[in-house]
Amino acid sequence: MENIPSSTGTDFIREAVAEDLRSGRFSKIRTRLPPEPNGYLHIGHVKAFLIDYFVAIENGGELVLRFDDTNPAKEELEFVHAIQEDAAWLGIQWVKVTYASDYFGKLYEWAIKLVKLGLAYVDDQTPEEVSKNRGTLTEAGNPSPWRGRSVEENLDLLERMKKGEFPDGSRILRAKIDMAHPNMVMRDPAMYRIIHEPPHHRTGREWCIYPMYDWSHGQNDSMEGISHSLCSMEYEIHRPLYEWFLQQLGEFMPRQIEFSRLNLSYAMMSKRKLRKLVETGLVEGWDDPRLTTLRAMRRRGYTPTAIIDFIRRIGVAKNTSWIDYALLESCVRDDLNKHSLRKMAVIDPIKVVIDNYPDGLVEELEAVNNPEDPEAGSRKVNFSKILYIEQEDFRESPPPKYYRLYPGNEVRLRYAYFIRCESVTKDEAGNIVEVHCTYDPSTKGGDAPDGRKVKSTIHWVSAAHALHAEVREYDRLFTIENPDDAEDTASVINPASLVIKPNAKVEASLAGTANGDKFQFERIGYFCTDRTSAPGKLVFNRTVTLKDSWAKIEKKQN
RNA sequence: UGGGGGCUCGUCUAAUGGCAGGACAGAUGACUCUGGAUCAUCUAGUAGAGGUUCGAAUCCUUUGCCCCCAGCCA
Repeated sequence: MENIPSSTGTDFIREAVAEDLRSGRFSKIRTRLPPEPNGYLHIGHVKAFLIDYFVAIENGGELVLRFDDTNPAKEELEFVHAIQEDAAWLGIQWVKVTYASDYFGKLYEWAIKLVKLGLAYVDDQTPEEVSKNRGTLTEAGNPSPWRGRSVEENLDLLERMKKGEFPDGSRILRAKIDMAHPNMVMRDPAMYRIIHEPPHHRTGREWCIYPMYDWSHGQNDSMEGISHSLCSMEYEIHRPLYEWFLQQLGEFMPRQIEFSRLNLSYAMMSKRKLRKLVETGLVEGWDDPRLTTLRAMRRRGYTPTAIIDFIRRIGVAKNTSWIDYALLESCVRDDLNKHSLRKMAVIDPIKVVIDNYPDGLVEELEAVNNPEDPEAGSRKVNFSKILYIEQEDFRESPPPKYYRLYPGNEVRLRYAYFIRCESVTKDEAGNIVEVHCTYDPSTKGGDAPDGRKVKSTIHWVSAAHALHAEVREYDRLFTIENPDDAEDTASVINPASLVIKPNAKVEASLAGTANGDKFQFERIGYFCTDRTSAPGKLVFNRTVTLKDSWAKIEKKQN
C-alpha cells in the first residue's frame, strides 16, 4: 500500500520492544488489534491501531485483528464488517482475523483449572452485595460468604452456570485473590457472568456465561502468542491481574505496555455520546463529515496518508495530552497540497461583465493542474465576456490593504487577463448586480508585455460554461474544546459547523467527478466530491480551508 | 484519604548526567499568476523548594497540581 509512510523516530514502546528482541525475551513480535465490535472506529482508535501495526511490521513481526466479542449485549455483526473496512482503508494489514469467542472453549478449561487450584469460586451474592462488599478506595472489602466453597461445589456450579441453569445476575465466577488489596482490580475480580439474551452474534446460544475483559484479554493474548499487548493507560492497574492469571496458569506471558490515549480538541470520543449524537439526529449519521469517525473523515476528504502522518507527529508517550485539532488540519493540507488537482470554483458568485470583450467570443486558456507536481499537466478553461467571481473578491469601497477588485483597480484573472473595474450596476435595493470591467488583450495568459504588475490574482469561471454545484462548508462541530465533558451535547453544537452554499459555480472540467475525488479549489480550500453528488447535481464537501492570511489581516482590522 | 500513572515553549514531543531541540499554533520578512505553497527570521518551556555533582529536565528529598480505579463494560 503506497500511502503507508514508514514511521520514523522512536519512543519508549519501540525501545522496549527492541530491548525485548535483543535480550531474547521474545524472538518474534506479534501484536494485536483488539476492537470491541460495538461501534465505528474513530480517530482515537487510530492511534492505538497504528502503534500496534507499525510496532509489528517495523520489527518484521505480524498483527492479528482480534475482535473482543465477550459481551453479546453490546456487540453486533455490522460493526465487525465496518471495522475491517475502515482499518483496511487506512492501510492496516493483518495476518488473520480472530475473535475472543474463538477461545471460549479453551478459556473455560483454564477456568476449571483455576477452580481446581482453589483460585476461583462461584459467588451467589447479588450484584449489589458484590459491589457493597468490594469496599472503597480507602477501606478493605469483605469476603463473600461463598468464598470458602469446596472445589467440587464450585466445579458443579460453574458447569451448571455454563449450561444455563441459572438466571442472569444470580451468580458469577470470581478469582480468589485478596479482598483487602489496595488495587481494587485485585479484589476478587469477576471472571464469568451469566447472560442468556441476546444470543451471541457468532456463537449463538452455545454459551450462557461470558468472560469479563480481565478474564479474556490476557488469556487470548497468551493463546495467540502475542508478544506485546499495547493498550492505553487506564489498563495499567489491570496489569497485575493480567500477569496474575497467566502466572497461576503457568502459561506464556505476553508483555503489556500502556501509553496515553489520544485526546483531540473539538472531537467527540465517547462512544456512548457519539452514538447519542447520531441517534438524536444532531448529525447526519456515522459518516457526517463533521465527525471524527474514520468514515466521516473519509467522506470529508481526509486521506490515510494525512491521518497516519498525524499519528506519527503526535508521538507516543504516557503524558495525558490534548492534541490541537489544527495539527490534524495541517497534516491534511500537507498531503492534499502535494497531490490534489487545482480547479476554479466560485462559491458566492457575483457577475462580472468585460465590456470591451467581443460578444460571443470564447477562448480556451491553459491552466496548470498542480503547481506542486509538474507531471499533473494542464487543462483548458473557457473564457468569455460574462464571468463569475467571488463576492469577497470585489469591494465597492476597499478596506486598507485590500488588493483585490474595486473601482479603478486592476487585478489578474488567473490564467486569463488583467482586468480593471470601471463601474457597478445595482438593483433598486442598492445591491450590486454586475461589476463592469475592461480587459487588456495584451495580457492574455496572465502576463503584461510592458512588465506592469498587479497585486492580486483572483479566480473566476465563465458564466456560460460553468457548472452549478452545491458546496458544503464544514467547521468544528462543537463550540468547546472538550465536548465529551458537556452535560448537554446539543447545547455545545456549533450552529455554523455546516453552511450549505447552494449556488456555487464550478469549472466545466468537474463534470464527470465521482465520489471521493479530491481537488483544491484555488484560493479557497480543499474539497472532495460527496457521495450524494450526481452528474446533474454536483455536491462538494470542504475538507479544509487554505490558510487565509487576508482573513487574518481583516480580522485584526476589525 | 488507599493504590496506580503523569508534570519540558500556548499545544504535542525530543534530549537516557554534558549546547534544552523539532513540529503545530503565533509574529515578521522574502518570494509568488493561489493573500496558497515555499524559504528565512523571531517569540516561547524543564511545576515549586532543597540537595548530590565540575556539570541536573535527567539522580535524591520534599511540596504542589493533573489523570485513572469502588461495572456482573471494555
